[in-house]
Amino acid sequence: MLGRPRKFDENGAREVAMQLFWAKGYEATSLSNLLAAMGISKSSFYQTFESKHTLFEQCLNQYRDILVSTMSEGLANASTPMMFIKHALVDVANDTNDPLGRRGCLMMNTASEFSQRDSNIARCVEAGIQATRDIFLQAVKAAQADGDISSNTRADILADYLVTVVSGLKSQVKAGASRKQIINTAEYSVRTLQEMA
Amino acid sequence: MLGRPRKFDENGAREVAMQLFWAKGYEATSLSNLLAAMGISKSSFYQTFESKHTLFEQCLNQYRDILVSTMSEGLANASTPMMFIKHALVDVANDTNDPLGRRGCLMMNTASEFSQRDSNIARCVEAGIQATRDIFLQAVKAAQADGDISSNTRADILADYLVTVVSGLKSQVKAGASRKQIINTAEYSVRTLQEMA
DNA sequence: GTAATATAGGACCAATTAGTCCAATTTACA
DNA sequence: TGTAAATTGGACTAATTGGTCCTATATTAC
Repeated sequence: MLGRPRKFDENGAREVAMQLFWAKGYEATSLSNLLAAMGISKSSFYQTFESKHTLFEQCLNQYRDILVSTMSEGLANASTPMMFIKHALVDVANDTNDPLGRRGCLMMNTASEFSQRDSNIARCVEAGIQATRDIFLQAVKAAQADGDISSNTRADILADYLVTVVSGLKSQVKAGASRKQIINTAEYSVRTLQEMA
Repeated sequence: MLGRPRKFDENGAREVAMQLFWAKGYEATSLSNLLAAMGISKSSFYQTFESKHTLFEQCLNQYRDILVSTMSEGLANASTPMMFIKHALVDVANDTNDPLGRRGCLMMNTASEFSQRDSNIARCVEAGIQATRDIFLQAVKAAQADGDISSNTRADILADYLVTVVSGLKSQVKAGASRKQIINTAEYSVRTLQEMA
């Protein structure tokens, strides 16, 4: 190992950047915002992260990895797969009280902001959604095996349905819905899964 | 009437601007983009519309008005309220083939882009969502009266559910979902309304 | 000590942004 | 014909953007 070692924590700095991008979006997060929040100089920034765009892609990947592992653990640790699904929907209501603001989901925000203009980003977003869909798919299949969800509807359709409802709920949070509205909608969606023949 | 009359059609120009904002978002739509698309000079622009931000608010209101009246007519002309609801969801699948791109919904896009930073815009978005929610509410109540939807769940909860599903579907379109996925999810959502006890 | 690297800071750049202002011209109506 | 208003086009601002480059300094391993 030659030369002076890096003083700041690269992953920590990336995490800070991710939080910023998440809260404000890509364009609205300026380089100066990033430098201030990350606490490094412009020189260090470009030496370490190459460009704003590159850093953003890394943040997006990191967000996806955290999301996927959080969901996987949630499923693994849940009392039942059905309870995991229920929490995945109902817990969105907590986003209404997030002290960091109503940030939605970084992947969906990104899809909205510029997945149409950047095919790299688009692929990244699609991969992320696919990953969460797969976890829901596992959960649905397990819940069907448990008899908590009817097997009359194909599991993959229900997985897409769950992805859609969650992203709808997150959208509604950003748009100003109340905590109670989110809970009601989430609980109703869960009931549909449980009670559909 | 004094002086030279306006040559371009103000409403037409606003409509063009709205389409641009819808496709690209507020920040990503530059003044030069607007001038080129609207076919007027910078001078005329500022004389007529005051500022980019003012124009955007007008576009947002116009979008809401069109959306609301389109939905109202759709409900009025539908064979049954239930069929209106079904179309409102399933027809989102057509957005996957929109030659103008996967634009989502201008109001939800705006909520995502900067309703958190601009309280004026936030109010505008909330009013728009409220208006569409009200139409769904009417439709649900009517469908409940028809017996197409069970009355065991409060109509306002179902209305919020529909708003959530539609915005989720629009999000998924922007994120790259296939036409078939959207149709499946939409049809499943409709089935839940029909078959829930 | 020296090589190698990281650091901060600042100068600098080219491009773009929204917006203002002015001058010249055009079009209407009275 | 004169007046009021709309038109274009261009000059111009002040600010910001992401990004490059250079210098000086600090920190490590060998």
